[in-house]
Amino acid sequence: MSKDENEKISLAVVKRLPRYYRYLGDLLEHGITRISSGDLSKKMGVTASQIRQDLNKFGCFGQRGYGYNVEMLYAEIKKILGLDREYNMIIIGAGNLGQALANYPNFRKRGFKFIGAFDKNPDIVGKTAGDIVIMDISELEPFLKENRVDIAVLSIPKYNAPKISPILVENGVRGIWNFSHIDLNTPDNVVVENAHLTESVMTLSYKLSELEKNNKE
Amino acid sequence: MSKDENEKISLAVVKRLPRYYRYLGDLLEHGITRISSGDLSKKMGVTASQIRQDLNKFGCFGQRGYGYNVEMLYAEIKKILGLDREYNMIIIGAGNLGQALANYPNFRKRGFKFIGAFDKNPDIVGKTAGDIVIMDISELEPFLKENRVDIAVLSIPKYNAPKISPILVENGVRGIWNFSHIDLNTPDNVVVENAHLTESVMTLSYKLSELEKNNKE
DNA sequence: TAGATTGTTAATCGATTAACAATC
DNA sequence: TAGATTGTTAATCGATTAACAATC
Repeated sequence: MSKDENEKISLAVVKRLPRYYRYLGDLLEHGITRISSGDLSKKMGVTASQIRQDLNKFGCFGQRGYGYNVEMLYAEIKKILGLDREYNMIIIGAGNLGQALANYPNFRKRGFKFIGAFDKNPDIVGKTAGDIVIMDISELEPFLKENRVDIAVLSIPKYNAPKISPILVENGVRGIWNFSHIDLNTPDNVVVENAHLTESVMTLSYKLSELEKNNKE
Repeated sequence: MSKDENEKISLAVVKRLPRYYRYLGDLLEHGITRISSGDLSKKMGVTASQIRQDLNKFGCFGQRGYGYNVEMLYAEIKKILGLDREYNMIIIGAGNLGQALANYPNFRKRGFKFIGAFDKNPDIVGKTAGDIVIMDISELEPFLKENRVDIAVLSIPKYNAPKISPILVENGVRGIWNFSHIDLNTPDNVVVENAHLTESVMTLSYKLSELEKNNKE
C-alpha cells in the first residue's frame, strides 16, 4: 500500500534523505542487518515518528514487529535519491574550488562523473583537474552539443553566472550545482541546488555570536 | 519597541539572513538607498510578510510609509550575523578542498582570517595555501595553545574527524565548519555548521530524478 | 493631508510528534 | 501466542501568510 504517487514531497523531507542514507551505509559497513525506527532515532537524534513518517512518504519499507532491513532500505533510498545511475558533470570555473571538486574521489564512486572542465583563464586552460583537461570557456557550447551533460557545477564569480547559465540551459543541461553567490533564474525544466559556502559560514558566525551573547548573561 | 531579547530565533529565520544580506549588498552597490518589503519581496521571490516578520525578530528597522534604509539595514544584518568582527580560522586537512577555501579571497574580505593549516600528509606539509604554511597535524595542539582560534574548518576523511574534534574543543575552539561526512558530537558551548557537499549533490540528483519522472507522465 | 508602508495580531497552512490499531 | 514495531490517523506545534491599525 504505497502512498499516493502524485503527492508532492516537501524539500524538508528530501533534505533529510541523504542523512538517512549515510547512517544506513554506516550500519551496513558495521554488518548490522536490521534496525528499528526507535534505534535509528537514538543514533540520529531525531524522533522515531519522523523517521517512519519520512520513509512512508515513499513506500512501506518496514515490517511490523521487526523493523527495517538495512540493506533493503539503503537500496531503496539510493533509488529514491537517484543514485542508481550515472551523471555526467562538467565544471564551469576550474579555479581552486572547481579543481577540488574534480579531484574529490567520492563523487566518482557515487556515480557523479566529471567529463569536462572549463575556465576563461589562459593560465589554467590546458592543465588537468582530476583526470580531465581544462578547456577554454569558448569550447563550452560545442562541447555541450557533442556530449550529454547532466549536471554543471558553477563555480565562477557571480557576475559571470548570468551569462553562462542560459548557455547551459539552452544546450540541454538540466541540473546546476551552483556555488556562485547569486540566485539563478532558470526555467521549470531545470533544477538548481545552491551550495553557497559564504552563507554557510555566516550561519556559523551567527551561532558563535549567539553563544557569546549567552555567555555574558 | 524591539522584541523580547530572550526569544529564541528559529534556524529557518537565521538561514534566510545571509540571503537578505546579499540582496541588500547588491542594492547598496547599485546605489539604491531605500527599499520596501514589497519591492524586496519581488526581487527575492519571497512574501513581503515573511521579510517583515523575519526582520522584526531582531528589531524595528523600517519606517512606516517609507520602507527600509538599505545602508542601515545592511549594517544591522551584518551585526546580527556577527560579521562586524574578525574570526581566526584554521584548516584541518589541507587537501584540495581545504586549500581552495584558504585561497578564496572573499572570506578574508568578510573578516574570516586563516591563520593556520594542518595536514598529516608529509607531501603537503611545508607547502603554502593562500598565504599560510601548512603544518604537520602534530603541531595542532601546541598551535591552539599559542593562538586564539575561533573557527576550525574540518575537511578531513570522516574516520579521522572524531579524533580531531575533541582536541579542538578542549583547546578552546568554539566554532567548527564541518565538511567531513560525519555528525560531530560536541558540547553545548561549541557550535557546528555542516557543509556536507555530498548531501547537497544528492539533493540535486533527487530533483533531477523528479524532473524526469514528471516528464514521463 | 493622503498615500504608503511598516509592525504586529490573527488566520492559515504545513510539519512534527504522539498515539494506537494493525500485524509480523 | 506475546512482544515488538510498523504504518497511519489524530493532536500539537511552529512557521508562513493575510490583514489591518498605527504612523511616517
